[in-house]
Amino acid sequence: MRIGRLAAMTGCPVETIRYYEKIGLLPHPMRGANGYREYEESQQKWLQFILRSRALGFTQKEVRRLSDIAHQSQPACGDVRDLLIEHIADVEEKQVDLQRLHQSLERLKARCQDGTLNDCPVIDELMN
Amino acid sequence: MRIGRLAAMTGCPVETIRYYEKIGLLPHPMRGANGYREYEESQQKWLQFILRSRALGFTQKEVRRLSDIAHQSQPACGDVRDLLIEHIADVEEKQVDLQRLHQSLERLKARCQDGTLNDCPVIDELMN
DNA sequence: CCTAAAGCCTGTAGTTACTACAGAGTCAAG
DNA sequence: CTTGACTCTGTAGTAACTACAGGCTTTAGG
Repeated sequence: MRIGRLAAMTGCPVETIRYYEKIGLLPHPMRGANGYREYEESQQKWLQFILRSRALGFTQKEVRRLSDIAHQSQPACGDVRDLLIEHIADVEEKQVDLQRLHQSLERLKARCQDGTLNDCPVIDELMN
Repeated sequence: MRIGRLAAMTGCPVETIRYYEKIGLLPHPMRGANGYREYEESQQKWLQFILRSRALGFTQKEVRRLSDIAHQSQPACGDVRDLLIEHIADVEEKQVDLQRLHQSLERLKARCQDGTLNDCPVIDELMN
């Protein structure tokens, strides 16, 4: 399977696949006589693993850790669980941040009334 | 006031102040005979405006727009309100995304039980 | 069989919003 | 008068890609 087909099957852009290879997230595939990358099914799974992990918000560093664990002969499930719990905590923190942000923005918007005031209270508040 | 003092007063790193100047978010300050930047109070307010807007999650582009509006002779409050509403929608979208993410992660974690399973269900799910 | 389009290659630069130097000049205190 | 803190410019690094440029190879149509 060549890179374009892999891209189509996974929904991952060609450039990103090459990028993952370059930074060592994805193993180097075989090369045909023409120099083209040739992928097997195992590498498609590997890529899918990366994509799903990324979709869950894991950073590249975390994906690397996850990937290392996943490709050991005896995957350490406890480690995965630790990473997962850590990551959930991160997400929860972000949720709290966004919550606070949302409140501030709403509070600010409320001061605007219908946007027809002469003096802009939003700018006022940001400035002073 | 020199850059270090401004940095201390606003809590913004020196490098970031210079950076904001370089990209045109902050106006060029006067320069002393030694070439050092000399800030006045109005520029401190300007910087604070930027910092507060950033803290509210506005991008540089949005801050630029906000800033343009804020420094007009007749600030267009309606425009600010529009930007605000747009931004609130963005934040809400992110909140929904995070919510979904959190659910997925929790669901995944639940499959782990106490992390003592032999076969890691998390890796399994990410891979297949 | 030939050609044109599509696909692939490498390598580099751009994106966002900063942060971190390197190397050099300047200023204040002891 | 020297040492340490401050400032200057300019460049490079960060995350996580995306977008070319310039040049091969393959494939489908006529």
